[in-house]
Amino acid sequence: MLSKKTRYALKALVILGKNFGNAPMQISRIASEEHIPKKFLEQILLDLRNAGLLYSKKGSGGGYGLVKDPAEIHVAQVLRLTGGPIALLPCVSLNFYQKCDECINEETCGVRDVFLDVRNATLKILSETSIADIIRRESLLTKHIED
Amino acid sequence: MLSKKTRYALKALVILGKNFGNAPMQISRIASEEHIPKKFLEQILLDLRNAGLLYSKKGSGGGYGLVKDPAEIHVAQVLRLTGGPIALLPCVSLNFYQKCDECINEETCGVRDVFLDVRNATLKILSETSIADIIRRESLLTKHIED
DNA sequence: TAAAAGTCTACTATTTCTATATACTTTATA
DNA sequence: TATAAAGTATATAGAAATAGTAGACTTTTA
Repeated sequence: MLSKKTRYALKALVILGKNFGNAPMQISRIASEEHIPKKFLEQILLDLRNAGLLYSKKGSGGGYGLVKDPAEIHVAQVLRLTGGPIALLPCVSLNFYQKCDECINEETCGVRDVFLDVRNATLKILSETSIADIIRRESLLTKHIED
Repeated sequence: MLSKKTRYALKALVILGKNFGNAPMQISRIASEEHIPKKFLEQILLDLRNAGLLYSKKGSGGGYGLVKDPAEIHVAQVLRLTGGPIALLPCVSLNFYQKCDECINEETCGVRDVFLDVRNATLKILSETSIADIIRRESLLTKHIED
């Protein structure tokens, strides 16, 4: 399961993606629009900024904005930045690899082999899907419901 | 990430799958062969038994065995039994569904829509893969290394 | 210079996970 | 029939991760 941190990060990036090109948006506005605890969101946005995904502007009229086009930010990247491993087993994680301490021989582990396939399938989707794609999906879903 | 409980359950089912058709196998043997804490494994096997996956035999010469052919036990089923949700978001989980409390409109949530795709891809693999498949993969991997 | 807004660090509470402990029941067999 | 082997059941403890809060500080604009 994704952590709240990761979920909040994605939500924030989506709303910032919709705002891309405009003046920066305040934490408090994002927090209230997306129902995210403000102090928690502060930390998350700071992380995303330090990772180079967001720029920030202090003082009156300040806030946060995307550095890059939403089409160039992928979900897989966000998961990694917010500490959410994509793999379901530590031994098949590319970025958070850890040996399973109970495992006798990783090379021949059938369980691992299955979850390698799962990771590859997941990673394919998440690395091909951008914040812009999420925004596009939202508008498609909204239209569908209006029909 | 899968819990240790789920990982241990899969490991135990694989070793019991290899033993299918023979006399039941003792917890202590499974524990020592797979490097799983014995008392923890007891609980897990009991769960799997209560779920109808295993039979048990008490007393001397007793132990655990698979009720069904390993080809009829699928990884997805094991994950569910051991409390491991397959979905990465509670709102896209079939068996552990929970509303995301920060979410405004689930129907039009783009993040959810992406993770629905991920869940479907994952579920496809895990519901098509059986314990027998895992055993088959292990022998293929072992052969490969011997070459 | 005051208010708005982000920065930074520390702390706490809660929950979940992992593992262990203890007492009990059933079964085989010497 | 006594004993040892083996599973059953429940409770509890310890550890780690997660989620959220607090407070003091800095920068910027008007």
